[in-house]
Amino acid sequence: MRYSQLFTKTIKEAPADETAKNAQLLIRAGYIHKEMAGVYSYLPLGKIVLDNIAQIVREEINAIGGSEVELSILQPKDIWEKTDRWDDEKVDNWFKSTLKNGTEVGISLTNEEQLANALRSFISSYQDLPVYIYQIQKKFRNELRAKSGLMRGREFLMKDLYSFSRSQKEHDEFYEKAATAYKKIYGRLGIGDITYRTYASGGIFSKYSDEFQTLSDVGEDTIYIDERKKIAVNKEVFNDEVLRELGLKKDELVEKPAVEVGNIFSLGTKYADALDVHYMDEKGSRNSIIMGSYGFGISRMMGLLAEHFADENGIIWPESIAPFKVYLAVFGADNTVLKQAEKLYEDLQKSGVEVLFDDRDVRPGEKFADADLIGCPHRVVVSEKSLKVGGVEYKKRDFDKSQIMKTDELHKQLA
RNA sequence: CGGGGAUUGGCGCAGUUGGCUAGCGCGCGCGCUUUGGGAGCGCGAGGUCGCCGGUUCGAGUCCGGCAUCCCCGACCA
Repeated sequence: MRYSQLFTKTIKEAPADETAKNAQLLIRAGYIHKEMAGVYSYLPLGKIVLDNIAQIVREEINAIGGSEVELSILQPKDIWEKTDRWDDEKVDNWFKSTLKNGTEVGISLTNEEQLANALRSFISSYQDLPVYIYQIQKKFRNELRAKSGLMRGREFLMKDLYSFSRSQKEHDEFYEKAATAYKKIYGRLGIGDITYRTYASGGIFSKYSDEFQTLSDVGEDTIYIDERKKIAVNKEVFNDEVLRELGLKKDELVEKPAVEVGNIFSLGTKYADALDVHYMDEKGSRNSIIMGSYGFGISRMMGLLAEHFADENGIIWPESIAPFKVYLAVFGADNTVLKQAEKLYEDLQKSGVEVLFDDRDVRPGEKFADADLIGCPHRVVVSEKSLKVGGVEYKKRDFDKSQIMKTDELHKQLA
């Protein structure tokens, strides 16, 4: 993409109404636009990053048998009444609206009811199960207090997966598979080393749920980590009895702030039973369906990554999710130089390298500053100076020094 | 929802005990000079000072109410 075609513009000073680093960086670099507290629009660069994160999640969930769907955002009230989650006393962060004819509808904040209910049309036999259904879609939650930029919004992008199993054993096996898939995702996003599977409060059907917590100073959660075992316990369930049960020793644990970047739950038969969805087994008797839900905040992850992968000059995206692999700048308005840059831009694209080509007629300093702020992992400069010494100038975003390369060498470097 | 802070051109800010035509920096447009880490000079465009009401000869400034934003706390099935 050509920089000159970008809809956005970088700004030097962070807006005064944001104090969260992730929001400041993403707004300054032109990734997002704030609409109101806790609600952001994604601009061209931001949309690409969001899609890149979603794609990694999609690939790993598909790999464990997930089927992607897109559920409606408007939801009927009656299914929520069946599970007793419609009342504002029970769930206080609903957005609700009313149709012209007076019918109340809910605006999607999660989808257990909806999906379990839809299952009735398609699941009747043990031969139809298990199924693993997920979507990557906006969620709306009427948070009392949105905060920390993308970390806690009222509208956010989430991957939500729901498993429907025939037995506890079948459920448990998938649950572990999902946990493994999550680990792979964090690895691909570059935060595998600071993300911990964490015991958290479970609910009715299991003592614990599993959260994935990434260490971060902006985290809302406090976790206790056992570095040797690579697991952690959320403060909300932290006590002597729990530690004994989990075989953890208090003096081996380290307390750290963390961000919840995933949460997997066993839901037992509560939802399917409440919505009266069952399956027939081999012997012809009706059985309950066991559910699990597996959340992953895509937009929150974008905020976390921007916050984590950054220095004083801007963002440093991991290659796996960067909007473009390369920031290519051309200096000066000399025709020969411009032609060389254009050619390099085309050649790189032909070989499948995503390039943001800064074709603006602005001074070098501004291009350097924008390159750092936007944070593509590789920077290439074509200039009279570089051509004179035989090539182009290459620098990794997180390196101090650049080097001169011939273009074929550069192609190899970026391959 | 409790507490604290804020709201003045697109962005960041100043504006004294109420007083002339509301300023500055960035950004934007034009011109000239520049051209390797957000250039310099000049000219210029752009603001019903968050909204409603009140006090006053006169309100960005004082008073009341409301809205919005940020932070702390509570909340986060």
